[in-house]
This record gives sequence, structure tokens and C-alpha cells, in this order.
Amino acid sequence: MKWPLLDVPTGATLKDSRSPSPAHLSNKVPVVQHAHHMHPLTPLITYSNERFSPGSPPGHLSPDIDPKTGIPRPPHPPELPPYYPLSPGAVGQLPHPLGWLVPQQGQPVYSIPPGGFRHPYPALAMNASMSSLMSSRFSPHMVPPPAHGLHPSGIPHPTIVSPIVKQEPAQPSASPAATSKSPVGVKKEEEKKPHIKKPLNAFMLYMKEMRAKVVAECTLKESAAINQILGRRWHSLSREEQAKYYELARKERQLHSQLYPTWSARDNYVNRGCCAWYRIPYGIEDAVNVPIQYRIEDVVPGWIPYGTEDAVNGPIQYRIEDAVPGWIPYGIQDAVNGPIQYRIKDAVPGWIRDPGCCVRYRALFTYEGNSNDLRVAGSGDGGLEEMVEELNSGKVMYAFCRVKDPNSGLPKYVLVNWTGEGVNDVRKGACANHVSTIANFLKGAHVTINARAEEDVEPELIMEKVAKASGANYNFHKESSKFQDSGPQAPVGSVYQKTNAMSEIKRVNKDNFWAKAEKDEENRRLEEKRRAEEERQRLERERRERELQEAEGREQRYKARSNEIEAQNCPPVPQKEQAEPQQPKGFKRSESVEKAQEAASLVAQRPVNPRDIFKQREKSAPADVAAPSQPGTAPV
DNA sequence: CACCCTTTGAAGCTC
DNA sequence: GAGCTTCAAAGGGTG
Repeated sequence: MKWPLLDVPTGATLKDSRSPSPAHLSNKVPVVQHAHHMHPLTPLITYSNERFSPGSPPGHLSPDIDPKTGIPRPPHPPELPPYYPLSPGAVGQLPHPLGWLVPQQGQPVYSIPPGGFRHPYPALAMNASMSSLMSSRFSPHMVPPPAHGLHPSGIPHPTIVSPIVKQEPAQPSASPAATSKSPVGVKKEEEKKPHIKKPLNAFMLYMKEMRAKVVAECTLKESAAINQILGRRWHSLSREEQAKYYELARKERQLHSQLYPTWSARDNYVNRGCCAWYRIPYGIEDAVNVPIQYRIEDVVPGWIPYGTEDAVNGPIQYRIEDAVPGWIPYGIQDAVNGPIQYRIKDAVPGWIRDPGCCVRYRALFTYEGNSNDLRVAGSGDGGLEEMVEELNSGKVMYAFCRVKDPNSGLPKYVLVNWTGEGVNDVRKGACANHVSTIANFLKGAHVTINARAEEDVEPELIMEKVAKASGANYNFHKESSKFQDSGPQAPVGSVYQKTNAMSEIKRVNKDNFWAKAEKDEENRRLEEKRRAEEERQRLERERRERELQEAEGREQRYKARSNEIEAQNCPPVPQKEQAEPQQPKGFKRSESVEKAQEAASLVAQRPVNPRDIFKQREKSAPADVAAPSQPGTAPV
């Protein structure tokens, strides 16, 4: 099923809720980086010639300490070259891992993303009052950076990415991808939002530096295989060598936090289906009644359930882009003040509060400007009278209102297709096509009224139609007494005997009838339940079989791939790597503890305690060796 | 053409 | 705090 407004003819911008765009589904943010020709924080940090002296160990890792075991190591030798010593052959083909940090004469300035930074929710239309709402109620994360894409300092940063230019820090202008884009590709890319990327970690920096080298040495081209090799090599590095990258990564993070103090890694989390939203609270909450809730499963990825009140017919939905992080646009929308919003933390995990609550009385929809975007123009609990007042003679609007059936007293729903008298004919024609779509979408409506003037929406007139549409011209509650058993009737001197329904039912043993009916119904329910259970078990069996087959396939592919990698003529891995096979992925801590205990017992059996030797060395060592710290433990 | 694969580490999230 | 998930880079492979 398509989002009802998708089919509107003139480039409707609403998206198909059931067929969300790839951007909705993808967990990858399609981005590329911009390189930089200058160090954004040159006055603050000079990377290029700096070495990591023992006197200034990184917060989380000293070059003199094993980053994992904490075992002290000799200080970094002062004669060592700076920390990105590219080999002569590599210079020119390998970008500096922090190339953007190093001023480079003549290197082209990377373009700034045309769209500026990615605001996580850029499509939120804000009026003045919403803006004030934003500034006063939202976290700093939500405050969009300057639109020109520069950091407030005016300094570009590689982590601000744009889809326009694929990152090639060493030769940004030479990228053919940047110069030979088809119009379609450009248009598609323009839709993608640039965003601030995560700072690279130590291993990523290492990979960036060493990838080309490994590729050159191996015949393998596949990145996955290359990464396996790089992973092994990373483990084979000495702690000292790794420390270089830990330090670079630490500075990366530090710089990143200086440039983007409000940035959070969470900003780059792409919503996976409804997962990111399942905590969203929804709907207005009756002061007395606990709101009904929708199950997560009922939520369509990329869309937020909204508005309609009928749990059977499904919710009206809002585009997720219209949401604000941490807040949700909420049904009561004043045309002036903008939507009231609820905080995410108020939500109930696993459930979304019943959207129906927020329009339990009425909701008004209209188009956004001259577009075909439908938005909530208002809602509330004022009933038909208030709804009529909000209809604008210059607009096409759709009102969905709950009323009380004058006959039965039951709630009924009225859909008013309002085409104001001031709407031009072209627009009228265009919107006329939407009426059936809207009607189909708001399936809960019992009465539909096509109105062009105030006379058409007189509350009395509407209620009259509701009364006629209710199918019964009596109030069950008021008139039920008519059917009560009034006792035996007096004879009228005829064979004719007045029929009394209640007496009749008594005569045919109504109790037995209802008991039988209930029993039948119960049997039917049990049968349905049994069938559902059987179906569930069948699906479960199928799923397991499918998973087994997939697992076997994966295993075979993995083995084949491993054999291929082993067969490649890659440079020998250093001895240490051979001697210390990589820890298996499923290595458990308990196993580690057991091995440690085993090792301790073996050590205890030795005639000489290695720890004593170590202590003796320590005594003889210079006193100025800095105390080590653990990576990741010190504040960054 | 979008997504997968594959690696490590940092950060976020859940319990 | 433990354990899990996501995202950083890269580019060939896959459907």
C-alpha cells in the first residue's frame, strides 16, 4: 500500500510510508569527506613535526606503556622520525592520515558542502515561535551550525562531509568522480545531507596509512581481505608503534571536540526502521485515562504514527524528517504557535502512545503552501463549532472530527473535505484528485462532507447527516425500556395474542440459546487459536531450516575465503604475530581468567621469580621515567 | 546502484 | 559496569 498522497500528480513530496526511500532504510550515511589544505587548529596543535615525547603522554596512553597490559616500555626514542613517516615510495600516493591537519602549499581547498552541515532533522519547518522553542528547549545538538558549512571558527574540517566530492585528500581535484557526474547522480547526491563524521580511531588511522602499502604488496584487492591483513598487522605492531596511532587518535578526538563541541556520535546514527523512534511518546494524555498504545510492529519505518484515532484503520503518519531529535511533533498544532512536543524520555519503551488520543476530538489538515505536503493545521477538543471556525476560505483543508451520534450516543467520525471559495480553479482541480485518497486514508470516517462554504459545515447540518448515517433512529439506552417484559397480557377476546419479544425469548429458553451461542463462540476461538499456533510453529520450523542453510553457506564461503587469503603471496607476518595467534572472537573473559591462573601457577613453580628481576631493573632505572597510564582510562 | 564484507576502537545505548 | 550496537575507511563483490 502506498502512502496515500504519493500519487498526487505534481511532484508530491510526501514519501511512501510503506516503501521508504533507501535513505530511510540504509544504515549507511552516504557521505564523502572533504580534504583540507590547512590545519584547522594550527595555532593550537601542530601535528606535523611533533613527536610524542615522554613528557607529554596522551591522556589515555603513554608511549611508554603497553596500551592493553599496562606494562611499562622504554620511552619513545628521540631519534625516531615524526609519526607519519611515509616511505619515499608512498609519499605522493598515500595521503597523510591526518593530511588535512598539515598545511600544504598549493593543495586545492576542498569545497564546502553546499548544504552545509547535516542537521539531523533538517526538514522541520519552523515558524518564529518554533524557533524560540528550539532555542529554549532543545539541546545544543539540535542547534544547526552555520549554513555555509564552516565551523564557527571559519575553519573547514575533514569530518564535515559532503556527497559532492569523493574524498581524495592528496588529489582532491583530480577525482574523476567529482568532475564527471551525471545530472542524475548530482541530483541524487544533492539529496544526501552532509554531516560531521566521527573522528578516526587509532586503528582507522593505521589502516588509512598502511592500506595502500598492503595493497601494493599483495595481489588481493578486496578491502575485506586487506582489512584482515591489516588487522593482523595491527596486532603484530609493538605497543610503541601502536601508541603513535593512539596518540593521533586522541588528538583527533580532541580536535574534533573543539571544532564541534555539540557533536555527538549519536548524531550519525541512522534510524533503522522504527528502532530509533520506538520510545517516542505520543498523543495527548487524558488526565484520567491512560492512553492506548500502539505496538512498535505497527510503526512504519521512516514515519511516525500520527493522528487518526481509529486503532483499526491505522494511524496517519508524519515524515520522520519533520521530527526534532529528542522531541516529537505532536498533534495539537496551533497555526501560530507550532506543534506542542513531548520529550522522548517520557516515552514508554516498546510502545507508542495512541495517536488517536491526540485527535480524539478533531484534527485539521491542510497543504503546506502550494505543495502537496499535508500537515496538521490544528486539532483540539472544541468539537464541530471550533473546527468550522478554523476552516480557511482560501485553502483546501481536510477536517477529521469525532462527534457523538445523537441516536446511539456512540462516537462517530466526520471527514470534511473543505475547498475554500477563495481557492483558484487550478488548485481546486489538483486537490480534487486527493479527496478519494484522503477518504481512503481516513477510513475511520462514518460521514464524509464535501464543503465549499460555511453553510455546508453548519454543525446542525453535520449532526443531521450523522444521525441519518447511523442506521438506527433510536437511542438504545433511552428506549430499551420499551422492550422490557411487561408481564402477561390481558385477553382481548380473540385467538390473536399480542407478541412480546421479551416474553417470546423467555418461552424459547433464551438462557439455553445464549449458553449455546457462547459455547460455539468459545469453540471457534479455541479453533482459531489452535490454527494460529500451528501456523506459528510451521513458520518457526521454516525459519530455523532457512537459518541453518544460510549458516552452512556462510561457513563454506568463509572457509573458501580464508584459504584464498592464506594462499596469497603476502609479506610474512612478523614472528610475533605467528607466535601469538589472534584471540578468537568468542574468547570469554572466564577463559582468560583461567589461563591467567594457570600461568600464575606455572610461574610460581619457577626457581627464580621474574618479578624480582623486574624490580631490580626498576631500581637501577632513571627515576624520571613517567608513570604509565592505561589507554582509554585517562580522561580525554 | 545500494549494500555487504572485514578489521579495531570509541561512543552510545540497554539492562 | 558489562555487553551489545553503531559508525568511522576502503573498495571489490554481490544481488
